[in-house]
Amino acid sequence: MDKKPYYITTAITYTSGKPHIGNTYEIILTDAIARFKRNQGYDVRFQTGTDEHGQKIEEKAAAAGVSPKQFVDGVAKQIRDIWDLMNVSYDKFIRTTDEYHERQVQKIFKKLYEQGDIYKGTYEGMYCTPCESFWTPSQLIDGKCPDCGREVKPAKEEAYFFRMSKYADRLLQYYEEHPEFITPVSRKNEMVNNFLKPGLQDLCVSRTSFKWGIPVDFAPKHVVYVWLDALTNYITGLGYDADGNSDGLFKKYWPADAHVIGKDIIRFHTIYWPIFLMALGLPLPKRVFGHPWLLMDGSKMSKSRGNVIYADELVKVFGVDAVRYFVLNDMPFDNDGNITWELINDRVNSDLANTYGNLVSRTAAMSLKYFGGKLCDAGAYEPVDEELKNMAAALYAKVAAKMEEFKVSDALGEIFTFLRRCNKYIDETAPWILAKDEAKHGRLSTVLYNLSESIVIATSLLEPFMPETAEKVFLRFGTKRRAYGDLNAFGLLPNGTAVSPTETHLFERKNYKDVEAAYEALHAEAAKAENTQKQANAPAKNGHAPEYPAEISIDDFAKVKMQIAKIVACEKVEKSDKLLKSTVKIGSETRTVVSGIAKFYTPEEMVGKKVVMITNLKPAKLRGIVSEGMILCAEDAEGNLKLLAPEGDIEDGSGIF
RNA sequence: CGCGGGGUGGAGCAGUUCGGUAGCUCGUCGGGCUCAUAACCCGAAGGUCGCAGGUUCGAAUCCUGCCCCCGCAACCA
Repeated sequence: MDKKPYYITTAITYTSGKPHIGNTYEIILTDAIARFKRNQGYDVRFQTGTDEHGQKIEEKAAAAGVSPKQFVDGVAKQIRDIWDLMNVSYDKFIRTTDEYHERQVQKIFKKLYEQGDIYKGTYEGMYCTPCESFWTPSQLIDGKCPDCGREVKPAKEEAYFFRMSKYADRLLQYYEEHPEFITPVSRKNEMVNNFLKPGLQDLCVSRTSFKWGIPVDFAPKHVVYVWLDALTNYITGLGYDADGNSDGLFKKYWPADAHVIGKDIIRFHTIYWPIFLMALGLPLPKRVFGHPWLLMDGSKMSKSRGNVIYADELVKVFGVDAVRYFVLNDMPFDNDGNITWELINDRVNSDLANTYGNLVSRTAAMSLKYFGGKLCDAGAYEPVDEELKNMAAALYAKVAAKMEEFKVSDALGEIFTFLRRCNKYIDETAPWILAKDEAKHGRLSTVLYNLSESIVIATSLLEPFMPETAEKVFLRFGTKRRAYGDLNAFGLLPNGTAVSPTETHLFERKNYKDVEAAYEALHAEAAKAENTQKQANAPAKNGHAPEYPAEISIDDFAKVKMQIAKIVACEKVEKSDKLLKSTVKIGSETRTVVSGIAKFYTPEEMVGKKVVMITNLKPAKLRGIVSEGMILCAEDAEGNLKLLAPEGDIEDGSGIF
């Protein structure tokens, strides 16, 4: 009998830096689903990889003083190492810098161009020759370049566009015919109302402003838009060929059964990607699941906030399966989840150590103590067994139903409800009392058999979530994972199966104080490593501390013109939460300055203050207002700002040296 | 009025589609048990479901207005 194919992917990870636990969640989630499907008998192909092109990477590489390729090679390895550490069972790891992928993207681009879906258009605007920049009419200041103030002239640059609008109706129809396409459904309306209903704009699918991308082969000045490049990984990874010579893999696995992605990129996967596929004449993926985010103590993880948690740090403290379990269990289906070291510790202690680990421990210990580890269903049944057996036999169906909807956390909940029932069964049957009465040994044996069988069933279902732990349990109970087709039967563990002794616990209970100490040590270590590394590569980047050249000459300093300015009027900039617009007097001159200090000063406080200002800074437009200078502030580590002011009273317009 | 998500016992969440005794896990307190990882089992306390109106026999759930938090966007010269 042929196995049914099942193709599942994660989004490919952008190689701009080391992924944190929030990024890692996606791959663990997808891995759990993929493993579950394999256990259900599907012929699963699980693809993940890295998205390695784009301007941001070009810039990061330049800042690090390496070539873009060297840069992405490093990060891609780092990402893959973390995936491997988390025990991810991907079948294919694709990189958008893979030669096959790049060639196919070029072919696809050409094909779409030749059939008229992509057309050459022009990007029109006002061009400032010295600055080499395009500006829209609304960006201009008095009709001149906002950067340098010089004359601009109308100019146009060629660019390639994709005719999105052509496919909008077909896409809407697909949504209607496939209500499960966008999961959770709550996100569908957002797409329809925000993008499809107002009318799709043609998408600019080439760039000339940077080089690090896949060149358009018939127009080498252009680089393929990163999303067109990235999205196609799902088919190039299967050996899709735009000329029709696709690999057997492609024929077998496309269309994908599921794309698991972050909720922020749903738009690309449910609008652009299906439309690209329609243009290529290919079937659309069956489901796009936009998962929520993992928040660090209620707020988004970010380096500058310093609240980032990495998977490898967590693994050092809790172990791989505990981390997998936590993220899978504590992530709601369509709301953001919360992670803190303390939450993980509580979860691991109560669910994994107490409920599951301890159940395994006490069951194995009694089997060894009373029967030398030999399991045997002696047939001494009592009514109390029924509930346990029925629950065990019904468990698979419940879990499978939840998994079908990707409600992984609910699936785990079902299993743990059953494990708690098992602990209760021990209290109900009180094996230690049965052990005292020679006549009750048949019953005792049956009770321990029932418990062991229950553990094997539950563990078989836990295997996709915690593969290493499951393996340990099977080993201890002298068996292997139960085939999912057999999970609705109770009592398949053969009599005579031997439980083996062990010194170690499945999961150790931990004191939060120890956890705290452990991660503080990790952070200290990481900070140290980062510092020494920074000193090693001279032009250090990264980090949020401002970067300064090692030293400058007095001439450099002389280029900066600073003066005392008096604030004569100040108001909040509309529709902005950070900006204040001040009118300042510098001697006889009056200027307008926009500053990002609204969080720290009210307009009333500002008026009358004398401050330090850079007066020869190139004007810039902020929120539509021209700012002619910069008011200096001091900033502490938390980002709080204080204005710089002269120590005593001094005439505005005074120079600063 | 830029877009979106959220506010439910001490903590983390479910319940809101299609109104009908407010639920789960953890924590706390009391009890039980001793096979087991200070574990496990039983019980209890603790919530006017952000606020104010409205619809209804009845609202966490529907309607209106408001407050607060968080993302995104914008933006930090």
